[in-house]
Amino acid sequence: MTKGEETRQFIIEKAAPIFNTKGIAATAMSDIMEATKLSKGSMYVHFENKDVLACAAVDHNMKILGDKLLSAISKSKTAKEELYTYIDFFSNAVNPPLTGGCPLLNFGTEADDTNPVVKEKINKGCNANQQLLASIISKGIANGEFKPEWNAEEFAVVMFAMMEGGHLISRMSGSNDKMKVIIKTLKKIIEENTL
Amino acid sequence: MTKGEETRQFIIEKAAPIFNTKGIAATAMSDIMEATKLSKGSMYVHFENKDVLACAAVDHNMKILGDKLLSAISKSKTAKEELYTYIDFFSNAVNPPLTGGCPLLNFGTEADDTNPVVKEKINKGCNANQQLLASIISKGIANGEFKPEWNAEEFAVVMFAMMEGGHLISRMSGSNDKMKVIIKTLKKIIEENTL
DNA sequence: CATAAAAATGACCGAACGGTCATTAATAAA
DNA sequence: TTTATTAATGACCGTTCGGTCATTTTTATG
Repeated sequence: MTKGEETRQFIIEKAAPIFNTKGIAATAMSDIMEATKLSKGSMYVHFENKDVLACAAVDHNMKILGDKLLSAISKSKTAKEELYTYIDFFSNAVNPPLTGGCPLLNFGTEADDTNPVVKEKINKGCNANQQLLASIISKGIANGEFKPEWNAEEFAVVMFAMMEGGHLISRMSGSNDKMKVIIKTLKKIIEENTL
Repeated sequence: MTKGEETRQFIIEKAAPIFNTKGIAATAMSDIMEATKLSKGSMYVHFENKDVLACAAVDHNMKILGDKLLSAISKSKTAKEELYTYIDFFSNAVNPPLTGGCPLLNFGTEADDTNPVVKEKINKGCNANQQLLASIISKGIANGEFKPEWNAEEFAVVMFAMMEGGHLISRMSGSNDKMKVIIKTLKKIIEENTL
């Protein structure tokens, strides 16, 4: 990695949590300058404008979170364990695995009517999550862990929606109490579909 | 209502959908000036600063949506019908009942780490929705519509989370398809708890 | 109709914004 | 070690931001 590539990566890593916390519009280039202790000119050597940096930060946030999630899931042995790991991974919305909380929720709502590029990134992230869940369930059905009649795709949609909704509720209330209700409900459904 | 109160209300009504669509940080006072065809000085006669206007817009968005929702629900006869009406009311996230989509989702994620005043407003809005759902279920249990063992508070949390999560998914994808899955699942659960 | 109060105006302000660029410093290859 | 390339700097630019205020216009009351 050249010096330039290193600096570019360094800026992204410092910028990502700021964008995820304050939002794209509310984050100024001066915020990134302060966090990186780099000059303004240096920022524009590596990113042609704020939008490009914001997009890179969105990508980075999703990648970091995805990597952490997959790493946690990979330690699980059974499909049921994998679902439980997914749930537990996102169980603490007050102190979330990624600074600023869920980037799909944060960037998705901001980009919705204003930034089609970011919006599509988030859409892909949502789909990736649902596909991951659906594939785990399908695998569990195939190896005899889960009931064959369980609809993997439909439950994946429902589960993902419940986790995101629960995340919102918990962030607003500053408490994980209601997330616990959601987790309990999800685990009960998984249990009911376990053979 | 005096002329001043009328103008103040007029500004709020014009500003509310803009804030709900673009977000608070990304909405400039000049946007409101353009929408109202009023001068900048006039805005500051009625609102001491942008934050106060934004708060008023948040309140207005929640009130309008709440009023519409309660009006729809009031036309229902049974508790089950009321739950169905709630679901159907929010079923079209691509063309939502409020311009810009769900204000709880929009303002909640933006205010989370930046605006404690708005955050608390949204938290109250979330709780109000859950309490409405819980009270409908409790009423249905009391009048023999629903199974007595149905946990009203817990299902209210789950249902609200699913609707918000479904809203996010649908907005990102630009399609109501996955919201339909969520609605189907919710209605099935309601059916299972109907006597 | 006179007049005091309230509302509306738009020029103006300083600050902060995103972005540029000539210059300097550091890097890496010959 | 020389030298061409790349990275980093910070002063500077035009624009837009939220907000102010003296002035004018409109409203409402006696």
